[in-house]
Amino acid sequence: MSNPFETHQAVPPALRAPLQWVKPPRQARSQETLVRILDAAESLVADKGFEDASVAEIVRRAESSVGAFYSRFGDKDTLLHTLYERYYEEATATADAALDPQRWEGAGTVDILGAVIPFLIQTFRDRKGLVRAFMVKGRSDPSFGQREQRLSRYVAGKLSVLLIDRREQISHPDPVLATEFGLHLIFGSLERTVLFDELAQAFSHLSDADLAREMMRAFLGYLGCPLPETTTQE
Amino acid sequence: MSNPFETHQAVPPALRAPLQWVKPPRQARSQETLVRILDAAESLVADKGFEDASVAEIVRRAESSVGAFYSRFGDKDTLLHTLYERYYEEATATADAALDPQRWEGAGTVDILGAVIPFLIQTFRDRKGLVRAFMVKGRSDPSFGQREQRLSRYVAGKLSVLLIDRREQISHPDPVLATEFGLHLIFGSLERTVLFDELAQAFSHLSDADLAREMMRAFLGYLGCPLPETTTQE
DNA sequence: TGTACATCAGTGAACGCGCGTTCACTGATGTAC
DNA sequence: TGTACATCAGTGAACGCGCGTTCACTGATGTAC
Repeated sequence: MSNPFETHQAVPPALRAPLQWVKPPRQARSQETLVRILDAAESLVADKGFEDASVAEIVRRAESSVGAFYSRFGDKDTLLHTLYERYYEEATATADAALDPQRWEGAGTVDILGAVIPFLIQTFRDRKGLVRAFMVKGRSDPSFGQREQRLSRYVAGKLSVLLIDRREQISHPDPVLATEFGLHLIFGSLERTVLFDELAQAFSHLSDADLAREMMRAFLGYLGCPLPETTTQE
Repeated sequence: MSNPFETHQAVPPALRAPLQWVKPPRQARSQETLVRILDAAESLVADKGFEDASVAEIVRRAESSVGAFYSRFGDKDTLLHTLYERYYEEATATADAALDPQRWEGAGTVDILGAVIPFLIQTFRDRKGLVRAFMVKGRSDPSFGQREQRLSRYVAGKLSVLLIDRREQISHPDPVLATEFGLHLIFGSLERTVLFDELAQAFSHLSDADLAREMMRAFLGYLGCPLPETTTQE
């Protein structure tokens, strides 16, 4: 235990592999700073949008400094990319678990949508500020926009698989197209309704449950599935 | 003709009313400057977005000057509001003509949508840059966002009237809600697809005609109208 | 018709604010002998 | 164990760029007498 080299030699090579754990104290401290900055940035960006969240204010909230910021991120845009990557990892992991085909064995289209659509609405609401910031940025900066589309495509892709497995319930002549386009309608609606409150006045009487019901009705109607009352198969 | 006062006195009061025509030369010249600035701004904003179109570049293209600009508009934001108002007037006039109930007497839901949806797609494509600029601004500036929603609400309102007149073709239990929410889906799709190319890769094989057909199928499917082949009533 | 004056429309250099970014410096932690 | 040195992590005042906005000024057009 006195000679670190001997200790290292005694450990099998495979267990030594992740080099970043060899010097934990330092790395951990700077890692913590990074996380603090990301957390502060995320809440500030969610509150005020990306443009209105200045670097100075972010590092103040993170109890860090501009210098520390720029030693981690080359520029301010990189911050938003990093926030997006972090969000993307969370979201895809959630989608992987929630949309695993095994999980839905024996379930019908209606069961799946009945669970997934309310969950999407809830998620968009919960992360509204952040997702809105990603979208605003994506719509003025094409390179960010492209990256940003990865997520909805990923989720839509996972969901497509489930629905295509049940294509015998779909009467639309092109089930693959119908599934993709139908999801595009749903995401468009989520963006307008939840993210940008564009129906706040017109649809103020609609609860999230009502919204989910209408989205589902639209989706099923377009696919040509029978509606809930006559479809649930359990 | 020599004494301007006598000339004025001879003209009946009603015809003298619009005071702005009493001094045409001057007014006309400054009006032309204003129009030149608006036109230059519109094309530049459509090309580069509002933020990236600097006042200096706009007045250069308009062969005017910053001073002239600020004698017309209090600040840069007022320019975008003015562009929006101009666009709004054009669009509502078009909608008034195109969606006049008399024009569609005897026509079915399918006829109306079959004409309106392709027209909306075409319009969004033609004015893509400008409309995109309005939306980007509206999504970071709430006060602009509110004004901006007026237009889609206006068009949706006009179209709703036509569809509600044909409610016997709608099997959705709440035809008013269905009409509004269905149009919301259509506009969401137009924004995503046409304005922001968010399906450029995924749906690149879809022509505008295909897009229109799927939008229509979704809309009719949701309302619970019979699909085209069996519905056209002429 | 001519002269003097007033107002309108427009000009563009200069200003200044906000905010991203840099950089000379400090303190803490690790390494060599 | 102690001393000297190297590197890592962080600090924050100062810089500078871009762009919206101002303002002292010019020229053109209209009005008075």
